[in-house]
Amino acid sequence: MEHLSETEQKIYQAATRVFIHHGRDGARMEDIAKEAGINKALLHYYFRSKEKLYANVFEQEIRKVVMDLFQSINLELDIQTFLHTFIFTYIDRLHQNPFVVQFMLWEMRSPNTLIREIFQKIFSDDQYSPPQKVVQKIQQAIKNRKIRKLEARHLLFNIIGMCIYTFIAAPVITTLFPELKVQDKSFITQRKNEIFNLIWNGIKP
Amino acid sequence: MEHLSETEQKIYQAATRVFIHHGRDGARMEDIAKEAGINKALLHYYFRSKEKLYANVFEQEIRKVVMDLFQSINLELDIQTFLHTFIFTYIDRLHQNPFVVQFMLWEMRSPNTLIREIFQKIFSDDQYSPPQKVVQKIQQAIKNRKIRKLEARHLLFNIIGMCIYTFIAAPVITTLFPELKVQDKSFITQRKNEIFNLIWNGIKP
DNA sequence: AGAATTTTTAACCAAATAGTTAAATATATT
DNA sequence: AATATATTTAACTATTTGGTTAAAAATTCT
Repeated sequence: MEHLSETEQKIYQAATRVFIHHGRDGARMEDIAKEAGINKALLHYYFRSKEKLYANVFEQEIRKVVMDLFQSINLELDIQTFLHTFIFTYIDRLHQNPFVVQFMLWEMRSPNTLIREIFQKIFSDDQYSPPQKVVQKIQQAIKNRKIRKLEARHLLFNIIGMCIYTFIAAPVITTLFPELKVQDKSFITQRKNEIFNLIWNGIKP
Repeated sequence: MEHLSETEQKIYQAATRVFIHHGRDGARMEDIAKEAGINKALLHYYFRSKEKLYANVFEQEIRKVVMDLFQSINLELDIQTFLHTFIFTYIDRLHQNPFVVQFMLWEMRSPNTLIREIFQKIFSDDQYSPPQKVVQKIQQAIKNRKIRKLEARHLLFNIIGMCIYTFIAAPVITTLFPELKVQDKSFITQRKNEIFNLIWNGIKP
């Protein structure tokens, strides 16, 4: 993203927080302005409209989602270490930005063609196609009989589903199991271990 | 729910569709009225306010979520059949009402005390505490050495996470893997099998 | 049949919210 | 120093949206 002025960056960061926490429909331009510590008119001076600001934020956050996946992949590792590294790193990165995935999934529900185009553009960039890389790594491991025969894409969905559930369902888990501290590092560490153990025990030859 | 007039039922059903697809903030009273085929003033005549209508809908939908879990549990089965039945039935029920879980998780994010109270009231009813029943069943199986030692609650989170990911991430899966028909029965059947196989292989002694 | 009550509607109001504007201020350029 | 441009603001406008109302119509009751 090209150089932004300090005010633009403040707006961008405030908008990101408000959009992620409230969704597009729940976000108020007045709230974004207050969060940024500026007059509301400046939002339109720099970004023209709520829709443009939102599209801007959505695109940057999708890039972060892709980067989180990308940074969790190390194709040089053997499959067991690969999956271990992927799960542990991915959950760590989700933990640092726990609301963005749910924001993305929620916004992707709407028949907003702009959002769909942004998403497709970012994920279809061949350099940034982490889901495909993970699927290919799994398929290769199956071919080399390092793991049992299975549908690679479904394994990917299963891994991602378990990892993100931790953060998406945090309010529900907290209500049903108040003794579990979903924000604590120990809970997160246990999640990682339970997920990896289930995965590895479930697919090893 | 006590007897409703035909108009009230039409309003309720329309409101459910609009709230579930758009969320509370994205739902418009005018849209609900149009969907119900009535004048907007009737919404207020019967339900007093958007907030009351929303709370009513949220409560009924949470009851459905609880019922879906409840109907997927059969404690008389051995652990392997229990998990198989739970996963297959739960996914079937999610498939029939694929948007409600994401609606619930999204709305549970907001610091809306009314929503939290509704949720807690429904899930804490001892008769309807499906998550606890699943956890207890798993703990008993561990104790009886029917499955390996693990944290029962985390296994529950893993199962639920994989099942609901199918529907929550449908727009994303469709974009990344267009050849996968996420609405097709064959995809759903494969999801069930892959999830169960991963689970059982991952926890059997 | 007439009265009472309930249901429904078109029209309207009040509040919320995105967006705009004229002017002031700050910064950059000549 | 003067001018041009960029940034910022208070105040405002336009539109959206939840909610209200008076009256008509339908239904129920006596």
